[in-house]
Formats: sequence, C-alpha cells, structure tokens
Amino acid sequence: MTDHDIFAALRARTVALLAELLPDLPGEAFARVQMEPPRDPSHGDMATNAALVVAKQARQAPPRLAAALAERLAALPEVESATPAGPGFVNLRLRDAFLLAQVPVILAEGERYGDGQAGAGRRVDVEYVSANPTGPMHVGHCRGAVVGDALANLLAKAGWAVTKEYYVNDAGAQVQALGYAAYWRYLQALGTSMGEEAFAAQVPGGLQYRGEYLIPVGEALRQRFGDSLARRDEVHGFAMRPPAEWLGTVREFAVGRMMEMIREDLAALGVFQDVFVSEAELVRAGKLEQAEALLADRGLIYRGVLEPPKGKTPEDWEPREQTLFRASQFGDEVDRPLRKSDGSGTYFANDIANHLHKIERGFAELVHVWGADHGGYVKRMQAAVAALSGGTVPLDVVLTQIVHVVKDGQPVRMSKRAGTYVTLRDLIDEVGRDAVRFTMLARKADAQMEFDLDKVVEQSRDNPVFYVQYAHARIRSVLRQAGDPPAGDLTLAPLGSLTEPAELALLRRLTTWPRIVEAAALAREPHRIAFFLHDLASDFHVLWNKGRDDATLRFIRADEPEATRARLALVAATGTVIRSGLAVMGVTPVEEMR
RNA sequence: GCACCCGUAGCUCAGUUGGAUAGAGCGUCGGCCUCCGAAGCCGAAGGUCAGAGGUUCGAGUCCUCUCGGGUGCGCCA
Repeated sequence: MTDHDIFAALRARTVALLAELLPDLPGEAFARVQMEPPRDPSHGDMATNAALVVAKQARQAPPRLAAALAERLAALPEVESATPAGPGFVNLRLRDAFLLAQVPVILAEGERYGDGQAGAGRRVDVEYVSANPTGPMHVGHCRGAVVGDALANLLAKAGWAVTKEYYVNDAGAQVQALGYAAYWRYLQALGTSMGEEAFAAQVPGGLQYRGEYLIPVGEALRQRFGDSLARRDEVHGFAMRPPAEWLGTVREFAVGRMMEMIREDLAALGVFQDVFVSEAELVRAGKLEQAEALLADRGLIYRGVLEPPKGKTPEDWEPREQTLFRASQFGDEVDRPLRKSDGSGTYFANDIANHLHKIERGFAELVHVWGADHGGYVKRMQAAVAALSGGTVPLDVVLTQIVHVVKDGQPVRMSKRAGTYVTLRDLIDEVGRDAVRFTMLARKADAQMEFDLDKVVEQSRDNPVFYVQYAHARIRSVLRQAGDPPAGDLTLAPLGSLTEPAELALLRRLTTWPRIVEAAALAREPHRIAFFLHDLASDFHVLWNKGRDDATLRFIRADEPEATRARLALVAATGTVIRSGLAVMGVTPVEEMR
C-alpha cells in the first residue's frame, strides 16, 4: 500500500461530508466529484466541484451547497480555510503542517512514492516495437519502443500487472524475402562469381534487403552448413538450388540472427521485453483455425464479396469472394477479409490469432503501440478483440507519429540507397540513450516530432533532457556537500522552518506526483511524466536561485543546523520524485553534469 | 469519395480527460554573477484556442457543419 495521494484523500473526505449533508442521495451521485489543484494558485491549494455536480440531484442551488460544504471542510484538521467561490466551487487552503508532513512520507516511500492502485492488479499486456525481423532497428521504430516501454513502466507504477510483449512477424512475405537475401550473402560467402542482378533475376519479387548487415549472416550460414545448401556450378562456382530445399532453413536461421540483432538494439535503448511471441509458431499451432472456428461458432464469419472503396477504385480491382469477418457489427465501417481469394490467411487473420493467444493467457486489458500509418487498422482489431472476448477485454491502441530527424538544420533523409539510413544504434551512439528516451517522450505520442540531433545534446534551458538532469545533479551536489545524510535521518527532521513560498510551492508540486501518475496511466500518455518533471525541475531551479539573492534561503546554512536539515529533507524528497519519474521514462538520473 | 488523427502566442508545444481570468519554453525587449554550480534566474510584451452553430451552471476540451494539414482505404505487413 503506497497510495499517498493527498488529493484523493481530501476528495474522499469531501464525499463523506457531502453524504452527511445530503443523506438521501445515492452513492453514485458523487462519482463526478473532483478534487484538483486549481489552475490559478491564488485560489488555494485544492478546489472541488462537488457542490456543482450534485446540486441538481440535491435540488439545491450550487452556491448555497458550496457554502454549507465549505463550512464543514474548514473544520477538517488538514484544512486551514475553505471558501465557496465562483458558481459553486469550494477552494481549500491546506495547513502548512499537513503539507510538510508529506516530506517524511516521500522520504520513507522513496521511489515507490507515487505508486497507485488505479490498475487494481489487473493484468495488462503491452505490445510494442514488433518490428519485422528483417534488419536492424531504425529511428522509425525507436519512438514506439520508447513510448511502449515507458507506458508499460507507467502502468506498472499505477498498479497494473504488466507484461511487455514483442510480436515477431516471422511468417509473411517479408521474411521470405529475407531468406532469399540471406541466401545471396551465403552464396557470396562461398565465393560465387555470380553478379547480384543475375541472382536477383532468379528471385520471385526480386532481391530485397541488400544491406551489408546480412554479410555476416551469409558467412555464418557457410560455417554452419558448408556448401550443402548450394549447387556446384561450372560457370559461377556456386549457384542456387531449388528454394524448397533450403528456404525454410535459411529463413529460420536469418530470422534468428535478426532477432538477436534487434534484441541488442533494444538492450542498447534500455528496453527489455518479457515475452516474444512468434507469428509462425502461432500459425503452426493452429491458432488461426482456432480463432476462425470460434468466430464461426458465433456466426461472425461468412463468404462474400466486398464493395470497392468509394471514389478511388484501384486499377486492378475486380470482385472476388473471400472469407469475411463481421467487423461492422462491432463498430467497424465494413466487414474485413480473413482469407484471400486463394484461401490463404490475411495478415489480419494472423493478428486475430495473436489476440486470441493474448486473451487465452488471461489478460484483462490489452494495449498496443503502433505507428500512425496503422491507424486505419485500429477499429477492425478492436472489433476482433471484442468478438473474441465477448466484449470483456478492452484493446487500447496508442499511435505514434513520424519522427523527422534533423541535423545541421537539414532533414536527414531515410534512404538505404543513399546511405543516410539512420539506425537506432547510430542515434544512440550519437546522442546517448537517455537523450533519445527523454526526447521521444517530450512530446505527445500522436504528434509529429522533429528530432534535432544538435539540440538534444545541447546543454541549455531549451533542452528538457538537460534541464531535468541538471536539477537532479544540483540536488545531489547539495546533498554531497552536506555529507549525504541518510534518508532515515532526514525523515525525522523538524520542518517548521520551511515557510518560504518557493519552498512550499515545490512541496505542493511534489504532492501532485501520485495523481499525475494515475492520470497519465489512465490516459495512456507517458509524455505527461516528462512535462511534470520539467515543471518540478523548474520549481526547484527557482528555489535554488532565490538563494543567490538571499543568503538566508540557501539550503546549507552553517549557522542554522535545524533549518538546514529541514531544507535537506525537502531537497532529498525532490530528488526522490525526480528519480521516480525518470525511472518510469527509463532515463538514468545523473550525479553530476560533465 | 469514406474513415481516423490534428489545427492553441511569431516558432515548438502543454492544457489535470467539461471547471474559474487559456499556460510553458524558444525568439523579442528590460534587468540579475564577490554567491551551496549563472550550463541559470526575474520581469515585460505577445491570443477571435482555424471558422460557424449547438449541448449546460460552465466548452480549447463533447456534438454538427465548413475550411486547412497528415495518415489509411480487398488479394502488403
């Protein structure tokens, strides 16, 4: 039990008092009662809309009800004053002693401060990254990886039981193409004299994935299989055997190598997922047929012909009969194909199998992080999950927008051919893991983002990574200077000397941390953590700078050991909350700036 | 053509899921280093929340329409 949200506590008090005032109202009447920090600090520490939201049912004028409620709230030991305001708000000013009492709470809880129960221990599966295992990760994958990882951390902090999952798309045409590409590098490793284009001409769909990263895979294939997968050829030395004899083997081998590479990339980014689910294995295990049978039992599958899309009919469109899922019964615009006209499964069908697998594992909620180009796919997937689970398992999809990389004021084009392909590893090597992670979270996921390689390493105020890290470094600097007093010692410090408005403003900010965590988790918006940390860092820097103008406000005062201890406690609590927030983001707090 | 996302200060973006007089950074202008770290801080100017209706005690937030930008639209994943 680590819920120390003072807003939730005062809200509960308010509801209880209101229930006494209005004994005839049912409990549900109070559901919309809120207790939140007012936008304008001059209104006090907290404000509640309680009188407004129950006035109608109570058949009373909001201002009158607010006045009666304020009178009772004012009598609470936590409350300094309570005043009705505006159309029916009640503004609360808290006693300093109550606020100050939160400092030892934060110190005692440590980084667990802010943990909540909004998730109530429900099991949630967060699937993210899920890049095709056909090459190294590039910056396009990076945002989803960071957002997904931070979101998973956030949900865990807010009380969900989280599984971090990677869905390996190892069953489609893409990995087939990877197999051919790896085989080409294998022939090269054997020393074939065949030209690349000559080989490409023999590959259905042409040779894709020509990047150099497959050269070691070709060499590894040679070491593992010798020349047994190739055919001796008088002209070229070695040439291609019929694909049926090697394609499965090579594909599997190559996918394995790609996944190793991707996992190394993810590790460099600080992302460690719990579960890697293979699409190919799900298919092999018959999950697709199982899901189809389940939907058929519920009468949700039929044979039919889809209408062409209105307005823009594809050139080669012709009506074909397909196996369709009644997605339109679950809020989608049209029914969606499960099988192509040749009878093989669509990607959607395999994804349904994937979701059946999740539901069978007992998750109460599903979350996905997808690129925005998959936005059109959300409704049908939600429809499928609703159908499979009988509407009991919600699926939330967080979409991440494109990241434009900029260097020297110029956009960096993402082109493999031009050699300006930016891999995730390049990015991390250039600016560091923490800067990558923080920056990716410094914007709402569904907003396009410019990633300026020069700016994220810039040491200035307009670089939020730096700004927050700098606050933490200053805090560590102060504590080191004071001989690093243990938190247990500071917990006992008398705090009555903390009366400076900037000190209390900082403390007020700290007390909002639990509700920030909860709200961000419910909204599935990890970027709010980054913004909170920026605000918190700002409050701290303000206080620090007061000490420049007024020596009596410095944290360490040789002549005032008592006041020093109190301030060190506040500073230590601030450091704790910053670390707590950075932990959600997966960013390492620094001891000093270098 | 249809669906989804978006439109907030000159620029980049927040806005506590319907709350009070819409905020922050950058940029601009004006101040502040004998100092526990000035890589910083304080102050000022800057707005028809794209536009028009609607819902209600209350709308940047919800609904409808219009304008503008992005993404997607059977046999790709």
